[in-house]
Amino acid sequence: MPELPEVETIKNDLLPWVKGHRFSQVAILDARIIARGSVEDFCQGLIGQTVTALDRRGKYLLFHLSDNKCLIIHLRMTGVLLLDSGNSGRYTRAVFHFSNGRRIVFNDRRRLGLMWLSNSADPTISKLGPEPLSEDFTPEMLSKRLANHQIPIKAALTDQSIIAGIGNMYADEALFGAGIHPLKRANSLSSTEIYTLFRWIQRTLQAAIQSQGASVNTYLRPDGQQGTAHFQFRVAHRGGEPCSVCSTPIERIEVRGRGTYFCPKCQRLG
DNA sequence: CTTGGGACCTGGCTGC
DNA sequence: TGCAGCCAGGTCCCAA
Repeated sequence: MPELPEVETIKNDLLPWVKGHRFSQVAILDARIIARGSVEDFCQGLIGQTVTALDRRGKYLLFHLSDNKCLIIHLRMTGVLLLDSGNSGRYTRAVFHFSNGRRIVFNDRRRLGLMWLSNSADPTISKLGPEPLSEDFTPEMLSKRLANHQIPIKAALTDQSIIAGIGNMYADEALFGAGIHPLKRANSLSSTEIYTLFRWIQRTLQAAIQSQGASVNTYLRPDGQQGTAHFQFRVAHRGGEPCSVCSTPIERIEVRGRGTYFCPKCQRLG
């Protein structure tokens, strides 16, 4: 399930293969993958365009094009982008051919992934909260953005309009590192807790990027390799296992309909 | 405005 | 061995 570190890894891996190269052909095998506009307009708008830059915003991948338009891709749960994959598989939804002979295959088992052609001021992208690893993201900014929300902190961290890029796994990991209970109200954190959480958000995401993402489900890097970030997980998907700090069994609860893992001793509510 | 719940999607797992 | 039913979670939509 691609979150910020996974999309960042994909961006870094794809960059040398697409930057400066031209889309020569585009095949859409499942029309549902196109979120806006027609399949025909999508293909026509892409063919002949050169990729001038590759970027990431939250969990979105942005291919900047020579006509100042932008190809936006979201992989959702099970989407993968594979370089030079062999034959199109059962789950192939789209294939991008480039002028250098390379191709990118978009596979997606659950058909939740989406893409569309936009300009640089896309409404979906502009609604996103700040990038947690950017230089202007500060504990003060985090505090301000949490201030008018009394939802559980776990839900606030995965709300893309509050902070961009954090999903279910990394929210659990950051909260464990900071020793904060996932059900604690977002606007009830002390300034010390805010600062600690800020540090752990950055540390967790940076460590996961170093490990090229977490392959807990179907995530693969464009060359087909797995990431290794999940080996460092201390609570995510570790229900019942002993806490690495205090040996208390990791608990699983549901927060806003999402599986949430935490240590009931290291992360107290009261 | 915020909040919470449901919908979407489908392979894999569990239990009978 | 077959199969029903549940689970995974990112995002959108709608009602309160």
